[in-house]
Amino acid sequence: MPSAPLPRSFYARPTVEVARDLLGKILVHGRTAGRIIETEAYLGSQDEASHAFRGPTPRNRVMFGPPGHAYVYFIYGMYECMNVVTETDGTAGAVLIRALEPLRGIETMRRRRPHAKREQDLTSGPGKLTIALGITRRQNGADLTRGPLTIPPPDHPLQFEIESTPRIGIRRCADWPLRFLLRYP
DNA sequence: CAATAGATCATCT
DNA sequence: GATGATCTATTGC
Repeated sequence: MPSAPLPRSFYARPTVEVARDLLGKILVHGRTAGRIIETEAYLGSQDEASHAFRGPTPRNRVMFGPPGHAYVYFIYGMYECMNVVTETDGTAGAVLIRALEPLRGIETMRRRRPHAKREQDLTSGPGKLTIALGITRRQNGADLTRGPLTIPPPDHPLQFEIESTPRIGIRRCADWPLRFLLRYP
């Protein structure tokens, strides 16, 4: 009996708390799944690096909506990145899923990313993991508390530490330590 | 090893 | 017209 998806109350909290607590949880899409090992927090009106900084637009509107939904956007003409919407309805906030440890459906992932050499390279970046799990803009706005795209906790508790560093690939607020990594003891 | 160029397009200026 | 919450292959030490 697999674990139930995290409830909406998990996401209806400050973005940094959610970003740290997502480490170790399982991202499931269809028959593929991976353990979340790297996240980044993107705040709302105070965070110049956030898509939500200049207010709602057609692209970022789900960041302003209810928590526990997916915000998937297209970047660099090629890639899609998946976020989890946080905070209460009406307040922008999201956590970018930056890396996973492949757990299930690894053959499917290999088929989708035939150039990945090592197994961990299948999902070792925000653009890679969406390809490996088959996540696209069609999942933008998807409810993470039910449906094919969910985030259950692990079946067995896991011992790990959390490392925090500056976020990657941004220019504004480049020194804020809002990137979180799962480190095994 | 590290550094960099090219791919390619939605969004914003 | 430029930029970007990226990835990969290639070039250069």
